[in-house]
Amino acid sequence: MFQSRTNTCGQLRLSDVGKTVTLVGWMDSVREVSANLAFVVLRDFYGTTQLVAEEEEILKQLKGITRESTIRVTGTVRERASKNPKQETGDIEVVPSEIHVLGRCRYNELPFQINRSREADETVRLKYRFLDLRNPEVKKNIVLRCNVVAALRTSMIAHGFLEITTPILTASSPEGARDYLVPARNHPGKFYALPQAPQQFKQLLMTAGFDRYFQIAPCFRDEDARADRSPGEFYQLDMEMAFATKEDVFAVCEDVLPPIFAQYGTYNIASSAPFKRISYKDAMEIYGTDKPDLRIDLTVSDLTDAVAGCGFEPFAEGNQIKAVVVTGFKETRKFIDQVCADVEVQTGNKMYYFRLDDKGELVGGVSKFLADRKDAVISALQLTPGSFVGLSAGQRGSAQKTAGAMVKILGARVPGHMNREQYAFCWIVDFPMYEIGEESGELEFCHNPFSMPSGGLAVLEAAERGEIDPLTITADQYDLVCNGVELSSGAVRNHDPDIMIKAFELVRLGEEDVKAKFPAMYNAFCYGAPPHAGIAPGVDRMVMLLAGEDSIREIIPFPMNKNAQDLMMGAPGTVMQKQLDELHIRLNLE
RNA sequence: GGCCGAGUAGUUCAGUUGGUUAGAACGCUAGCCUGUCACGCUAGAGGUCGAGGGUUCGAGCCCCUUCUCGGUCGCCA
Repeated sequence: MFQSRTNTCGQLRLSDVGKTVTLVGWMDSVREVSANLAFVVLRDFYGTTQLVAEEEEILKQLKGITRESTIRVTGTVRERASKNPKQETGDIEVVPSEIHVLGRCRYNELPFQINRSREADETVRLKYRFLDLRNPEVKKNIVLRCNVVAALRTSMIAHGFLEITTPILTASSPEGARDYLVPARNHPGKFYALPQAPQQFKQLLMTAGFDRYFQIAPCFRDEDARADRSPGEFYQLDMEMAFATKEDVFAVCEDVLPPIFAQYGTYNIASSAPFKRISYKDAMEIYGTDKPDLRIDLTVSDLTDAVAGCGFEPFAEGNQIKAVVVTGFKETRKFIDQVCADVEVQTGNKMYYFRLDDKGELVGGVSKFLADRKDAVISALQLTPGSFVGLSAGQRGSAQKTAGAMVKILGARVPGHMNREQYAFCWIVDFPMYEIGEESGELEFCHNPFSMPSGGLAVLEAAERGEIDPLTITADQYDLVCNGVELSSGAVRNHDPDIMIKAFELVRLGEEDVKAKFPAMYNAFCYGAPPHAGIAPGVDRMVMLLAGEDSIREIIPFPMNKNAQDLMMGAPGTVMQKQLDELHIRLNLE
């Protein structure tokens, strides 16, 4: 029979001395100081407590217990002869009179040492995630995640939002990411899909008259992973507000997020309302990215005109030249080469550079090509001696993107250009509604077709009449960015069937396409829909930022690997033929 | 799918120009040690150098193929 504990392993203090207690937990480590003195660290969720073994019988019993076994110990609390200020329970120790093994660890050697699991190979960590998570350092990120989710939920409810769950088994959506499909047993040849986001459901909730909705929503997308992007599934703080504008959504986010970031984050400073707003166009021009890290003081300048005709082949006509100036630059050639190499890996584009040395001479890198236009370059960049200039060349977008990578890398590595210890939020606004598709060469939706075009029907009609370029139309859509991480996309939704049809007509689609692609939403909007707007910050990304982790896997309890496999559970796995037969599925394997 | 990086003891890593029996630390096993807390000391066990092929008198190291993992680009309304 399991006998309950009287205390946890993080609880006992000097005031408990003399008490008889029962503790349970994992046998963390054993220090045999002599033949008749040994110390054992007992660990549970709450902390650690030192056991001291002096009696021959207890010592003998301890020898037979493998580390990481769970045990129950009954004994007396005693003041330590030598205290450990680094341990919360370091003033006391427990002298056991009785030890029971509750769950024996059957292995002398573990796949990794628990307290050093973070150093182990990730494949092994994921396979033995239940051991990995025993490490308090690993566990604390999961606890943080729970606290953050609880705080978000509490705050959203306090702001008048209702948490409403939406279906996990739903219909495949024709746009966006690849769906995870689930075969429908009772409907041969038909499939459910796991939702990529509760997008349509939340808009239908608005149409149904729920005023403020939120959900900690699981989202499923069958796309490849990144360090900051879990494959398969992730969670969003999904929210939507009826009769609301962009300003209402911004106000909620600016009210809900900073206090939680400041309280639970690695840094206790977060931007206060209102967050800086940057248009998409400006962000690309000034920061070389649509997710700028505002903690970095470097920006991108244009050098196209100043270097025109300089003779350096990559700077030839037709290419845009972007420059990132770093003042007070004292780094070595080796440092510069490393930055160039990393920028190249990250962007697939070359990075060039030169310096204006302390004497005011152009030196290094591509400087010899610029010697004859030194003054023009210095004036274009307002260069001061002791500056480094990173350069990118190419089509506008590619040159911007490469410069953006330079800003990020140089800002992080050159001292004095990044005020690290804070959470710097900003809104990226005015995203283009349309773009010219790279493959089709024709006008396409830039992001999603649910967003309201700024200016509404009138603007779309003007574009239709050829009075304005459709590429200049912006959507009432916004991204929330924090420290260079895209936390979220949101928009004022297009709730008007006429505007929806017109928006589709500009990309050579029409009413039938709207109806076919979004039947429920289109139908619902024909019955009187409220103007509404929303956003969905990524929970995993937020927790990652707050924990200061570089890998998303560190803040997910049971993460999949890069190839969307759960090594612990063996997913995905094969199934029995009977199961396939029931689902009317015949495999067609190479 | 492309590119970059990695794969050597249970774990983290070193391994020089291709040259004797592949090393270290931690862990594990045994012994010693009466106040440790990253305990200390001594000894020991532990290796298909991811796999396959090639070059060579000789390959952990060079070449080819392949597998796995990570990062990145594509992709992610």
